[in-house]
Amino acid sequence: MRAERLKGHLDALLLAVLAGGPRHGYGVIEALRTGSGGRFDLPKGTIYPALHRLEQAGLVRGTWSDDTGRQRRTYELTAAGKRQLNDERSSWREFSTAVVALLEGKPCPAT
Amino acid sequence: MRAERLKGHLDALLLAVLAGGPRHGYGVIEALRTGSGGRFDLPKGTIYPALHRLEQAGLVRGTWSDDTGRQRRTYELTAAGKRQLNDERSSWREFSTAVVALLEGKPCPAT
DNA sequence: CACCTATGGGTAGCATTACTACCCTTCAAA
DNA sequence: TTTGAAGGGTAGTAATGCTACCCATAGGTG
Repeated sequence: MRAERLKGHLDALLLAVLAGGPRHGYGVIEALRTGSGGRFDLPKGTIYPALHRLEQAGLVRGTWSDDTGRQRRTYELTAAGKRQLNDERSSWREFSTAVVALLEGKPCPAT
Repeated sequence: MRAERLKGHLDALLLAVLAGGPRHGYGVIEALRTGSGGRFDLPKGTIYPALHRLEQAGLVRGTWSDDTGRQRRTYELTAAGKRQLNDERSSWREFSTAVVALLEGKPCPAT
């Protein structure tokens, strides 16, 4: 999977994953991998800054938990994040429709 | 249409448009607009550098024409460009499949 | 004539964003 | 004791689309 394709879509995927319940960073990476059929195997250097961005934007809330004596940060969707996820879904559909029309549609001959 | 979504997919769209026959830059912009149902209305500052990239990569061949006394540059797919377009199409399908699985699929609950 | 608009090509610099390559800790198993 | 996985993090880089400009020609319209 060429990486650049992900640009601009990662936030939507993170929100979608967190819609399944709170997770910490490693869990998010795992959910992306399994949920995509192994197609997205993203490095931590991609996920953590992205989660921080989403938190900064108020779409996600992160809380430190210390259940096993180990510091781990758990992220969950905020109300704004859920709304954003809906927007992202319809935005994806529109984008996808346009791309498919151009990629798979019959060629429009030049004048 | 949020712009960042386009990142990493523009080259594929350009190749797809040029598969309909040679065009100059303005024609490419127009074809992207009409072919996408008005969803992609991309500025020249996006298209021209991208076409130059594709030319540099040997996927597209540009030739100056002077039919109406006006200098215009016409681009057409090379053989490598046609091959690349096929790759881009299957790559898009794979990417799209993965995104849809995550965005629309049933949430995978955290452990 | 002067001005505006569309067509047509181009570039410099900016902002965003994902990635590589690192640093750190804790814990279990070999 | 050492190795590996789990877990969190950052600095710097590369790619790339966009904004804001530059240029020219042509055809209308005030």
